[in-house]
Amino acid sequence: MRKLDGIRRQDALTRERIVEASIAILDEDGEKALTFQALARRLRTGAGAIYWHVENKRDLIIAACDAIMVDVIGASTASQRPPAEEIRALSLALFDAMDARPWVGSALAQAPGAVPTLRVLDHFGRQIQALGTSDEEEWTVVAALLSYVLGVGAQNAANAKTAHMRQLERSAFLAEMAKQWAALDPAAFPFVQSVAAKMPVHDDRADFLTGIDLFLDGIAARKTMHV
Amino acid sequence: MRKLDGIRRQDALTRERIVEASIAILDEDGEKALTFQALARRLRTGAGAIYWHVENKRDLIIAACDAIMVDVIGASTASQRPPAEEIRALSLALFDAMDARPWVGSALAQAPGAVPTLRVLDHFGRQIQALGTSDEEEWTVVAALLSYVLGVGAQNAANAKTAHMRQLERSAFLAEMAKQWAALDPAAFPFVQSVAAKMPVHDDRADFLTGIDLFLDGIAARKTMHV
DNA sequence: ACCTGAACACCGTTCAAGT
DNA sequence: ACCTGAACACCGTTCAAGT
Repeated sequence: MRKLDGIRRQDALTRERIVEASIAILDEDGEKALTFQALARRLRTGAGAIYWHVENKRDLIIAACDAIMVDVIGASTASQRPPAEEIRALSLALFDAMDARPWVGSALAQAPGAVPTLRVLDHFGRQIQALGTSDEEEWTVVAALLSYVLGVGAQNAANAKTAHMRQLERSAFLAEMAKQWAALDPAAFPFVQSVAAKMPVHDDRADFLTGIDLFLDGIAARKTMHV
Repeated sequence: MRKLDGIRRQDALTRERIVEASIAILDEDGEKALTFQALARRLRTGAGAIYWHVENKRDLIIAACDAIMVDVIGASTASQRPPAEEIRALSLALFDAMDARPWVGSALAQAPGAVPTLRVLDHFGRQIQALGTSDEEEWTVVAALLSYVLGVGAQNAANAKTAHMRQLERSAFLAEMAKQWAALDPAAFPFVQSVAAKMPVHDDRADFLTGIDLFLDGIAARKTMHV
């Protein structure tokens, strides 16, 4: 047999293949299911082999998350829109991505300074700049927007996790939560009780977008105040 | 020796003592340090004993978090303030609590429907109602506000965790992050690069409050629009 | 250079056995 | 009723040994 330097066996382990398999596991069975054992099994290799291509589990999850962010932000950057509209569009795209894959929300929230989060930060930042925000407020406004988006994503992720743990569908989970809220002491939780009924029928996505609009309205209001 | 029915040994295990010890561990050595072994050692008991008083680790962390929330919200409720001011005051109190104890932020973010989160939700909700928000928007506005506050808390917690892992002080951590940001490809991350210099000197607390004000401005702007 | 898989140092949780 | 502590079923990570 002659030597085939530089030619790999067809199923050679690469960082991309590992990330791909990780995403598949995360999508199919959730965050808890991603273990080095499960990953090694799927890739038909030993658990230790993965460490040759990936630093550790944190690195792995960030890489998986980044692959998703590249897609989401890439798709959003393609079209030319006025900045406020682009902020809305990217926010919704992020919401949808985090809704479809709850693990993305918790990954983003757990690695604030990492590249996937920076992609989001940068894209929002450019739009806020285009909106004509003053230099001093720029950072603050972008940080607030990012916190809100990641906050919603983290909440969604935590909800999905709990629902998954109790093997409940989303609607059944919300219904159960509403029931618990309605059973609370009305003296201690008057507001929660009064909105418990609305809970199972509300539209997360619409609520999220209203939150974004609240921000944009706030920014606009500030500008007219300062002029 | 006569029987002492109903009289406990002085150091009897109780849920309160367990929660107290948990808070001490979390404050002193961070989230990772709270294990049932460490807790049992501190309480001079067996790890299994704790399960008589506490359902599981999630339950334990929520209980610890709730003890903090009762304090923070209790202190805030005491004083009578106009609603917008009260929202600012509670937000800042929450920020300070989550800043002093990063584990509170991650606990709140990880248990969305649990009692500690509901306390915050309810208090914000009452203020938003007092602000005269319409019934339809009420829930949406409160949910957005809560998401923002918890989002900031979760980010803070993640930052503290990373800093703690690398054994860095807050300022050293921010400086290192700024350096990493400055080293990014300017073509891919123009905004991040342009704000990298501001990063180490910015005031988290002030930024957070500006975010709250942005919300309040947005709510106010909405009201005048609808009238 | 890359892979194998056993070993290590942990976890949360359970449970038979004690008081 | 409450506590003990060993045992169980996992984790992420390391590393000597292979190719």
